[in-house]
Amino acid sequence: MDFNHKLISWYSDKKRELPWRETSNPYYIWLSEIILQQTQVKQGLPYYNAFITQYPTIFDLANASETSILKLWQGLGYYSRARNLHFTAKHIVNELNGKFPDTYNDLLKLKGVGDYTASAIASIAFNEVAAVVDGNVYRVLSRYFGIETPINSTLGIKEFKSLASTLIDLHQPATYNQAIMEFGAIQCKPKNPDCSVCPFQDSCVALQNQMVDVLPVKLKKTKVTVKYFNFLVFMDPNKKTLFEKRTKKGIWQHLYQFPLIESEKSLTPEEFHLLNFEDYVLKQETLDYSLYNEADIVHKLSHQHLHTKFWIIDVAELPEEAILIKTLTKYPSPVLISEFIDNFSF
DNA sequence: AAGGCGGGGGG
DNA sequence: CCCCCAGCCTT
Repeated sequence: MDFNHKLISWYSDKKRELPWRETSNPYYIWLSEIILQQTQVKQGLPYYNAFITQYPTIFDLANASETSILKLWQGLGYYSRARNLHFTAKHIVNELNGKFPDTYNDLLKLKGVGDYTASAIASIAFNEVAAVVDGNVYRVLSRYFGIETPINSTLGIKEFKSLASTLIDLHQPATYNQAIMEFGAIQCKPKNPDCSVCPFQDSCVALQNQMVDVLPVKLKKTKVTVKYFNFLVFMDPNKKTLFEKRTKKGIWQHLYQFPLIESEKSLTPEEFHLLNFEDYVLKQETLDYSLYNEADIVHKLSHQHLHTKFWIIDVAELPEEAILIKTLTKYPSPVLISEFIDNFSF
């Protein structure tokens, strides 16, 4: 029995039942693939269900506001996925007459759709022979064939895509693609896979050369930078506060937060007192403030560690754009902020 | 070619 | 503490 047949046999026996496997609607397939980019099934599943409930068709998604889509996406991370999701829904509805692109080449033109996602939608929704290469596929192929080329090098990306394209089952590309990814997720796991129950024990190069734990090879790690965030939680007598949309390029674009002052180090109350708040409130002799968290809250992103302090500031008057504190949770915000809102007793 | 972009979970 | 996850975009 060859690689394909063993793999698909394993899949028909062990696969999980997942909602996006019960449909061939390209809108649902696309939605699931965007949600699952760099995201485990367990984490993405509730978001998928929420999205198809709130936006049953691509027209519903196209007609929604970006803010409401980001709110539903809140907590999932990589928020450009949600912004591109909205952009592409509008594009398909308004420019493509609501007809979902149905080939790899046309899917690849969509914003937020790269080689992997175009291949996944083309094969799963339209049965096109297009090989997917995700983190699971890299791992399965590098181990099974004993390939030591770094998976994130230019050569490795080409090499694994090429190999995957020679392996894909020409008669059932949808099943084959999902099978190899599921196999990587459930059996050929990153850490401590149970090779004693693997159907490829007698043919896996990595297993026979005791290289399972060193494959796949991956180049370098991202260096982490440390930042110091001071969030200004204003409170006025009308139970209002300031909450702003992040418009600049970096993290959390288009999400909302309390006014932020970044500092070179963690500030003491004395140092904080010397800051200038004239951007937010009228100059006052005495500013009545307190510190929510004595020790920094350290919020860890992939390549930034955010040492954070929340400063509670009572003021007599706030600018026009202040919003009611009880409406804070209607806005999409980073987990760091939403957890503060949930925990602080306003 | 390299770096930026989240948050959760596992070992 | 580290690495990984149904990757993509920008520079």
